[in-house]
Amino acid sequence: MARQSQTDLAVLGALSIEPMTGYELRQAITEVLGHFWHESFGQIYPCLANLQQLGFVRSTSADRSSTYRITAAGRRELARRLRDEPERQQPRNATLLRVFFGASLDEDDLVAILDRTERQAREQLATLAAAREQIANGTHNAAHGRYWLATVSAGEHAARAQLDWVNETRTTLLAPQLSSGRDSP
Amino acid sequence: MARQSQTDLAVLGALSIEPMTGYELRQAITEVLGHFWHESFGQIYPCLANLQQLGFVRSTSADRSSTYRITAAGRRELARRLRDEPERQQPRNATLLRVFFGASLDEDDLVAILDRTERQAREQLATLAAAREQIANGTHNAAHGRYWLATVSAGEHAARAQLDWVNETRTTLLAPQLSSGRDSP
DNA sequence: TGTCTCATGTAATCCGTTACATGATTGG
DNA sequence: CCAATCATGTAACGGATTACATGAGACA
Repeated sequence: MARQSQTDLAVLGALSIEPMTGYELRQAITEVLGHFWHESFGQIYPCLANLQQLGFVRSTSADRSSTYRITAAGRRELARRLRDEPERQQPRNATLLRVFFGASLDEDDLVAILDRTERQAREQLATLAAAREQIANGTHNAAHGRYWLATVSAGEHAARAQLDWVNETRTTLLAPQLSSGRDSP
Repeated sequence: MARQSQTDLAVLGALSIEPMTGYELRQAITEVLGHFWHESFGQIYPCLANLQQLGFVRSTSADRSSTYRITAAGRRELARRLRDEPERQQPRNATLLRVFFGASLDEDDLVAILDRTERQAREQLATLAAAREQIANGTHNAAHGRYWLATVSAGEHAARAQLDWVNETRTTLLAPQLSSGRDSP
């Protein structure tokens, strides 16, 4: 049973908000959905061609660029696809894989892994704070802002959970560090 | 630049704890790493053949099954691979994708998405509680248990963050439900 | 003039799952 | 005897990334 791609869903959804070219579509997905979704050109262009053939989008060409807009059938399809339950993707957390085999690591390396995780979570929180602000000042907000903010909030909850975990894990896994001599009286 | 597969890492790591057949390897990864990792047979057998050719594992055959054990070179390779930073995988959260386009959904469908998320998080917490107990009673614990528990804890933090998010999102996104008549005095 | 961004697309390749094929052993 | 589990592997397929090819316009 072929696992259906969710690319169509992302593309139809984006076009349901605003008509775009393939290039702008990629940009929009990267910038706006970036904290929880990703598409590459190699997916987007074939997907657009396919959706057009199915009658879910229509394109109008202006000087060497094609703008795609969603059709009525496309909106119906979008609603249908949004409703059905995605099969859950197999988890693959490379960081936890490393922690799991921590007995084969020096403590330095474990420290590096935890520091890295903390840094990434903090960066994520900064990105999401910026996203919040953009949504507050943006244009599509009447209808969409509340939903977009909900996704931002999900990211924030996850990032804070990571920070909590890092702090907890530093105390449970790292032996209390002896001071290196310099800073104790 | 080919993104290197982390399958080798998972396989070498598992074999560093205990020699196993390919079949047992799959089982161990599913049962023990299941909450943050996954491998299928289609990956494991070719991977084992490859690791053997590189001299990182050795196999001994007994009646129609081959037991693989890690070599000294394999342990060095494992330590090396554990150290280098994994490039972070592109996020793809199908649930958030649906929430993001929530304006195209009926409230019922949104409720279903949130309920589903809550249920999955609770199931995850139950699974992890069982894992905790298994680790407490297991055999490999002197050296490994603390690390394994750290990965379990990461899962718990993440699952609780999801529950928090669901609760928050129910109040921010769902209009206050009028009582259906039955339960108000 | 050269570099950056806009813009479109294809081909090669990799990663991973699923399905298929095979067969022994165990337990009801 | 039949079903389930143990056990090994391969082939087909699908999904996604990366690299490649191309070219116009902006701007420094």
